[in-house]
Amino acid sequence: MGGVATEPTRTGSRRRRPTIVDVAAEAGVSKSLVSLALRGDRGVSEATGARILAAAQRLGYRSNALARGLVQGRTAMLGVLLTDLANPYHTEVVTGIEESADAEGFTVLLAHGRRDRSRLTRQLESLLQLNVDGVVAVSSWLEPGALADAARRVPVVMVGRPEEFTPGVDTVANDDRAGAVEAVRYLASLGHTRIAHLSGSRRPAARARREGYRETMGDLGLGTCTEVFEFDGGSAGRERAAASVVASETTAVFAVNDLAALAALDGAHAAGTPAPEGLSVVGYDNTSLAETVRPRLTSVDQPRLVMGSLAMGLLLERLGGRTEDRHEVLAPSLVVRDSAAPAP
Amino acid sequence: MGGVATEPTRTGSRRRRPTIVDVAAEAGVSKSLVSLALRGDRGVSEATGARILAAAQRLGYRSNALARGLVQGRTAMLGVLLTDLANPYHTEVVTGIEESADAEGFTVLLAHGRRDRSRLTRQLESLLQLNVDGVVAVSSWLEPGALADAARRVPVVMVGRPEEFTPGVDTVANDDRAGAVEAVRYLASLGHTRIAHLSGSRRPAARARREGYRETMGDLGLGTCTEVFEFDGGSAGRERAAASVVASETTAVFAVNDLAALAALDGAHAAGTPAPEGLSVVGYDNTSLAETVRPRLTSVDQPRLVMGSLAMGLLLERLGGRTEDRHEVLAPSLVVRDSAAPAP
DNA sequence: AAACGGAACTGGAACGTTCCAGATGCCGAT
DNA sequence: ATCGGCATCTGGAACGTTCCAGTTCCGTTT
Repeated sequence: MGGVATEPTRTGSRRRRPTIVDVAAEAGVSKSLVSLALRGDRGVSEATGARILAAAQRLGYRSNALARGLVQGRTAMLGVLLTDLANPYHTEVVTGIEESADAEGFTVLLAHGRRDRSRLTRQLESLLQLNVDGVVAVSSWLEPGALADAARRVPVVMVGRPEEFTPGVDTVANDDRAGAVEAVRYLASLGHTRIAHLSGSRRPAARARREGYRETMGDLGLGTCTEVFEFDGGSAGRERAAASVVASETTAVFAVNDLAALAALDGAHAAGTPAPEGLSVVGYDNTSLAETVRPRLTSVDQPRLVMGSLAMGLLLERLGGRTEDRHEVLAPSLVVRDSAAPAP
Repeated sequence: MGGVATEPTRTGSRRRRPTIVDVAAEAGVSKSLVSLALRGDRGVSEATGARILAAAQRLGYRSNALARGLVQGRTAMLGVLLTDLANPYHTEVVTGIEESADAEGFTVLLAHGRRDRSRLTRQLESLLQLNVDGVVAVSSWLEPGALADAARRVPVVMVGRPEEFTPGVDTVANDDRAGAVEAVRYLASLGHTRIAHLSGSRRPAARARREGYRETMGDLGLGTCTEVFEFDGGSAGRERAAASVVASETTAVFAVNDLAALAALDGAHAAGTPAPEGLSVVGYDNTSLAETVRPRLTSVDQPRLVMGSLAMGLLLERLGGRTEDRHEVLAPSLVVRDSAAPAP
């Protein structure tokens, strides 16, 4: 009956997308009723509902999320912003967020900053223009101004440890200091005293780990053995610093992350004193690297899936009306593998 | 002047989002002119343009992509569908797509299937409901029906080698057979004759690599040494198969991908005959694993960034009106590192 | 017979843009 | 004075939904 329905399907060229009005005409009812039927409202009689569904099927009708979002003022979409797709730590947090979002009926839109701060900001802007109902930033990198601005419009949760808190933005982070304490105490328990720290960047997370290291060395009466090897820049700086560690009289090293730990493993191997006997190494983040590398890396694990779903939970609370800021800190845990051995 | 502007900013609670009409009132012009001014139309006098921009700034105006998309019928958004965020091969292709999309002024929306075929289909559906202008599937996994349906509405490009081609869907893939040929010839050039193949899955890509292996062994007169070790399931199967390879009299192995190659490296190490002297290994995909692992893995590289931008190019051609299907195949190249040595 | 109530359905107004067909005002040419 | 043409600006109609306030119909109660 409907004009559109009988139009032949031309493969290769694209037809006009059928609307709710087309379906209404095809089923011989009003557009309002089609809307109700497709959303499963029970004010629609069974027979009519079936007829409408069949008509929609026949026309290949697909609802238009733009129109719906426009009229409803909400979109059931969540924006997730991440710095770097190549970082398994980030992607695993994202997976945690997605699982919870799915369960709550939200569609997740991922936006990727590709390690570029201004691009990250632009992506955030795109998400806001799309009227997402909330934003989770898996990145402590965002321009605080942009973040504060976003928080004025929709709930925003950051996963990570920012330079400083932005009013209106909840955060979820792991306790970097506690993780460092655990790593150092573990090495000490193996009999090591000359425990060095391999550290990069002055970002808050790295700073907290370094402080945890320093503090624990002091607490253990190893204050005089405290030795921090700093690096900056990319892999070159990391490798140079790792080489210095190996050349020193250190027997164990706590690295700021798994990549730095890997550099230490390689350095020790190259020097003919391979880990774990030649050098005990502990990393941080427990990325997939830790399982991959030989010897498998002992590393401090952040509960990423939990962090993701916690972020989602905070967001829902905000949508529910909470206005005071919350900053959740989760306890990390050491995953022991093969990269550390008792001191000689 | 405008009512909305003088309303106090209540931190913690969210204000109504200002619209183009609010800006128009604030600047004392019509909404049409605001629209023109914000889009940089030059039919707007400089003075008025500046006034409008200032008013928009003052109100914190942000355009509504839903409304724009609805009226324009196009959204300048591209949907990118990927199977698995944890797969560095996929994420690097995505990065290639994003770079080209950026350059063309498209916003990329990433949707993540999390290794679940039906979720992947739902994500595709969400993207279509959002009226994206095109879809790139970085996954050869999608239900062909859903894909064909999508292609009827918008241009669709798949990166990967599907079971079979879907009409209306362009594809970009690497030449798996050629990659296998190169890997085997390289091992043969090192003097190896007993070259085994470690293979998993019956997916098209794996099949093509296996065929390339078989064929080349024949061409080199090594047909009698042809030996394929199959595995299936997860890492357990892979490791068992790798152990068989190591236990055999093989001196070299071409693995179907880097993970399988890693299993071979580990197996050789465990057997006291570490690579490369104890066993020469070549992988496929040149993932970040290849650089990470010791010895660093020689592996066949797919030009991922190029594949991404090629996919974007095909999409633009479709948008430009092309209707016949295209299937691009790119040449892979061997990246030589340290995991293969001359035959004993 | 009238009144009521509920189930099933409808028409029009929103939502915030862009697009289109004008309207307005000004300047120089006739 | 009138006209044409240009630059600048405006009002209303779309876009495809949902929402709201009704309307219709029918069976049941008074």
